[in-house]
Amino acid sequence: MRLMPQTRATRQKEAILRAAKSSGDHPTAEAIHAAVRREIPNVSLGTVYRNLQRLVAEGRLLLAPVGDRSARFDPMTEPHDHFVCEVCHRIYDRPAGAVDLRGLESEGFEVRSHALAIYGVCPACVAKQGKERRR
Amino acid sequence: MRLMPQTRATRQKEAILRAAKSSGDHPTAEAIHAAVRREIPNVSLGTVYRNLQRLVAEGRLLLAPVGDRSARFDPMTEPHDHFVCEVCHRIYDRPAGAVDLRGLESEGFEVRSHALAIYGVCPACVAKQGKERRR
DNA sequence: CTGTTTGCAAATGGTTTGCAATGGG
DNA sequence: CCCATTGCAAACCATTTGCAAACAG
Repeated sequence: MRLMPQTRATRQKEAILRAAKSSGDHPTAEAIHAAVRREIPNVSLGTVYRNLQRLVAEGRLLLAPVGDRSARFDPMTEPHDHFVCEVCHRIYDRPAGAVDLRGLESEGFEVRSHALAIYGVCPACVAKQGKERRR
Repeated sequence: MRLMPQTRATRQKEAILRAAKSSGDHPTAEAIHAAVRREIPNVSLGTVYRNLQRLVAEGRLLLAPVGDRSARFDPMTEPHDHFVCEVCHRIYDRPAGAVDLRGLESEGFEVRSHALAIYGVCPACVAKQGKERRR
């Protein structure tokens, strides 16, 4: 049974989610902070970070794993992949599933490399967990 | 014509590469620093970072894009993908190309999610570059 | 009312950098 | 010899955290 850590709906939290969604992009915490400041001039960066964490935990935002120095938040919450332009640094959402080179190239994207990380449980740990559960 | 930035073969640099390769893993800069210290006790962390950068630039080491807080260096220099165990946090090298779910599952890996970032040039920038070149 | 969330400021932690001394080619 | 590289320490920068006051339910 997994309890969602209880979380309140505050003015700041709503504004932060709204800012992320209306950015039409994959904004950094800084960018979101700047946007929210226009509505609530004294929101602190700490509050922005805390709420972004909560929103990701609640699945209302995703982290775009693009290997950038600062985290990129993604308002598109269905699982999908990303194309990062090495010239203009824009990040494009792409339908999930495999590298999809054909599709990209037929749309005019020039593919140079990719980074794929798969997350899960390795055989050794699957075995170990089986044992634990059996006790 | 691209000149490789000139780089010297120092005792430290060689030891750093050797440490990365013999780790049999995807070590952090810290781990490499600790390993090199056993041979050169007063090597500084700064030197380790500077040489890791150079080694990556020279293609003698890769960065494993596993979305970890600290950078993971990868002695396996042919392009490939990664499986990250969420229980033991071990990182497995995997042959490149597509998500390869069948292969993983038939080997006993339990896949939970994946992160794919594709790098290159977007259509808009391809067009812009074409124009520049034509001048 | 009670306990969560906020703003502020200070702390963290990984990585980078300035500088004088060292050392490779 | 000259200039890249080193060790050291300080600087950086994104993110986190401790705390008392503010606020949601």
